Amino acid sequence: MGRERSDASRNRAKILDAAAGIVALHGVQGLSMAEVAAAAGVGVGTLYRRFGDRSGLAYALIDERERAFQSAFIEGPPPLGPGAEPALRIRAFLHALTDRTMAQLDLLLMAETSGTFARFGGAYDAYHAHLTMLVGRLRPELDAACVADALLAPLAAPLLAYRVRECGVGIERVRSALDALLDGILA
Amino acid sequence: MGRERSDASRNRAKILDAAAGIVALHGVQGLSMAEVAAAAGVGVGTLYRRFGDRSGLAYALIDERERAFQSAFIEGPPPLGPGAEPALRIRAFLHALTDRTMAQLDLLLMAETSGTFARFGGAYDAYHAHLTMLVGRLRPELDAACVADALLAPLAAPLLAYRVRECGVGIERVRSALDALLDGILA
DNA sequence: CCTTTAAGTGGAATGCATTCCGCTTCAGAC
DNA sequence: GTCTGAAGCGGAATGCATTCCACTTAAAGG
Repeated sequence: MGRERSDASRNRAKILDAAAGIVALHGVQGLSMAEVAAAAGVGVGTLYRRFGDRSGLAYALIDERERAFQSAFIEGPPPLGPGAEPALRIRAFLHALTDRTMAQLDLLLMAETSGTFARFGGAYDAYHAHLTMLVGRLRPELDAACVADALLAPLAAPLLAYRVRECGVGIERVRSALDALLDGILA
Repeated sequence: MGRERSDASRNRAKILDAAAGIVALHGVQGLSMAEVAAAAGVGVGTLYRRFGDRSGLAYALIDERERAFQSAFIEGPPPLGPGAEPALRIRAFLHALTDRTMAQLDLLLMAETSGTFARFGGAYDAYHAHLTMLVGRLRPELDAACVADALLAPLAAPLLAYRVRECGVGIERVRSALDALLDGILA
């Protein structure tokens, strides 16, 4: 686990820049590995060495965009950050996560289209750990880790994309339903 | 929407048989479109005409296997079928769905590996409609459709696969967490 | 029986993610 | 400065899902 070589991190930056540019220009659909490699001026092999696969690249792009969100609930001001009651923080966190999921919907969909389960690395684990902590503090008798999964699951990108885009369900309805579940748990 | 031609339905059967045989022999990973076509003695084009894509084929295989389950909650004996209290039926349904999801986990994972949202056709809609009906009957003041989505989401194949296979979480813990959520809703 | 035609068919062609491997470059040791 | 080996690199090769389209065939009407 040594440090990353200088040319390697330079390439990582070039690739992420190129990918972000392509997404801005052609949307997520235009993001083919060959095209990103060409735009970044590297070989496709380099892309795979850095990011593992297409979905890894998508996650890297998402991560870049949501550093702010991640620190908001870890160390930001209440009600998202520390200082508020757990029940309040849970609700604020799930609402905020709903918004960022909708904001990154296309990238998230691309990321989840992958045979591997790598999708649950990185960001998901961070959200899960955070929610587990809050639930455990509020209701110590529950299996906080599993309850956290169950509360996070309704915000999965494919489900939201289907309901909101295909069925025309408003995101506020999704939020309300989650709130109804929370009312039962947080009581 | 006329009737299906006789050669077409014969081929559908040949393909499903061949696919089931390959799954039994080499597992879901060995299920490539070319291989299925060869084993069934048809061209790949036929496969696509019948099932749309790889994930459509997976759903067709799943459907074949769970006709029994589908009729059990629609017309079978209580507590799964009609006759029991909605609260009881909801719990029984979600428990049964948990079991069948675990039983079909590999096929479901294969089915959900697809860029399209076709995954939510067929079986998912049937489960969703059923649960929506039960929730609406029990708690008319709630947005039953959205609550149903939220209760179904924790049973998504990728999440269960990750927790159970990668993290070693027992399925009974998943069930208990869902029950905890239900306690809040069904009360 | 013919005719007609829409549905169905096979398999070559395409496009894209992913893998492979011989070559190059970095960076620490001497 | 140079040696060395591990890390990184490029891009051709591979494998597989999916598309395309010229060719068959079921089956309904006359």
